[in-house]
Amino acid sequence: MSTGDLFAQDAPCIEIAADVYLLKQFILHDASALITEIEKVFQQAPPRKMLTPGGYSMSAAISNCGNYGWVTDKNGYRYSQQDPLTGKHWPMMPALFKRLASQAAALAGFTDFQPDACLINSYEPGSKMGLHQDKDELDFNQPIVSFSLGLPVTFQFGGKQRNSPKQNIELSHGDVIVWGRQKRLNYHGVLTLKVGEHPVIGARRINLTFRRAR
DNA sequence: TAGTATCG
DNA sequence: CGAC
Ligand SMILES: [Fe+2]
Repeated sequence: MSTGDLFAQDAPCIEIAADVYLLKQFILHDASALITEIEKVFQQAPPRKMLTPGGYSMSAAISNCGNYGWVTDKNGYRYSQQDPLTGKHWPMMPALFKRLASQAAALAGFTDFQPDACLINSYEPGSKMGLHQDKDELDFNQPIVSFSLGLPVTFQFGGKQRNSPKQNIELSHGDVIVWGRQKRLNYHGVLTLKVGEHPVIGARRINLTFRRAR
């Protein structure tokens, strides 16, 4: 190996705001392995568009792995151990996911992060995710760790209220963003995914969100 | 309200 | 488009 090679453990962890950390290309070298694992999860728990409590369809297609999966339907948002489509448990969280998510959290100063939930959001051009808070978990001392794969997107990170000022952050294939502590409940979302073709995963973006649900 | 309609 |  040459010293010029960039490995995940060498990726810089930039604090883009208090308690918000960007690890540019942190998972770049693991992207192909991650995608292989994602496709295996999809075979057991195919991505599907879920309904919001208001009855509208989300534009991102959802799957999950781990002990708990985030779901939404007419009854609300919650974590469930079962896939509502099959009634079976969500697929196991791959060890690679846990290891990389915990490593990223540690670089952001969150020691011993052990995610029990991995939400997999699949976006196609035209898909978006409106501003929302991640607040269905029990322990808000635990951070949120988000992996980006595929097409780039503008991530918006706002404040405690929906109308608070927002920061725009471009997230690309291989990037990781981590937030917590005073920002744990801040609003965030992504703008509409633009048309494009990614050489590794085609015309889509896949986001992995790691959380400690319980 | 993890969406949508509407405005600029 | 993106803000509201
Ligand atoms: Fe979120």
